[in-house]
Amino acid sequence: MSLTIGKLAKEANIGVETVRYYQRKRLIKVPNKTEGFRKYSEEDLRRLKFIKEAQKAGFTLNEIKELLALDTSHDHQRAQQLASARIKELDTKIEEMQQARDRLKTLFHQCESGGKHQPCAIIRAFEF
Amino acid sequence: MSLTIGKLAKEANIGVETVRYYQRKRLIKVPNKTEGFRKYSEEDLRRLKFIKEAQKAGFTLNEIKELLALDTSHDHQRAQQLASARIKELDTKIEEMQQARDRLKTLFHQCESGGKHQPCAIIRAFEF
DNA sequence: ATAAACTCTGTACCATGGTACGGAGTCAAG
DNA sequence: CTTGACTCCGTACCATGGTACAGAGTTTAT
Repeated sequence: MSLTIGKLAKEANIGVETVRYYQRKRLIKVPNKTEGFRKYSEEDLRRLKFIKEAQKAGFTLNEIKELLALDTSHDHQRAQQLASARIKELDTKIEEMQQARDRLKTLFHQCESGGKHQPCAIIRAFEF
Repeated sequence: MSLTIGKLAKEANIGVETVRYYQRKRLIKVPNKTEGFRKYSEEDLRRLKFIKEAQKAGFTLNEIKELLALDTSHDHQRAQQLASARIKELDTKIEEMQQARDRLKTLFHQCESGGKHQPCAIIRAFEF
């Protein structure tokens, strides 16, 4: 099965321009066109899906590029390094965001219950 | 007490250039200089700290600008709107990141226990 | 065989959140 | 009263992750 770039993009749920952007960034290869339009394979689609998944895990495109390169080299160590660095960063970010959320939630309720003409708790709160 | 931009930046733990950037973005005002260098107040410092705190809560600079404007207008409703939108976004992001982290952790251990010459679990995992 | 729809290529532009730099002016310590 | 550190101002540049668009070629449906 082979796809045009438009079909590929649609399957991957991204824009055509994004596919091209990834090509420019060398995250995916540009198939050589024999005639007419370039043909894309299932493999290309898998790569795009990989990229999306890895992005969800918070990897940057450059990290993802590296992960994709590791794919052939079987360099577990490097993959582990990247993964554990990411885990640490995620843990930190998650905690920060949880704190922020909890704080905002508290403020939200304070603001709700406060009278209309008092200073807003949400705003005041950041001014410690 | 009055500060030069350098002292102000240092107190706020940001760069001088960042202060100027916020001025350009109209998040903080540029004090009019009577003579020599511009003088910054505690109030300016509080604003910078506010910005940092609000950033931690995931607000963008534009949202923060709006929050700062609300400071004078006492518009609780709008502040609440912004806050609850942020809370929702944070909840979503947190969940995504938690999933990503848990997934990575699992993969990490799989990769660790797998033999050196098997395909790397971390990489394979994104290729469902 | 013609028109709509899509592709190719290059280049430009966007938002976000800064960072850097040059050439002037100013301030403070020795 | 000089020298070093800092400020001012404008402008340019950076990374990240895209998005847009023009002008050509190709494909496909009618």
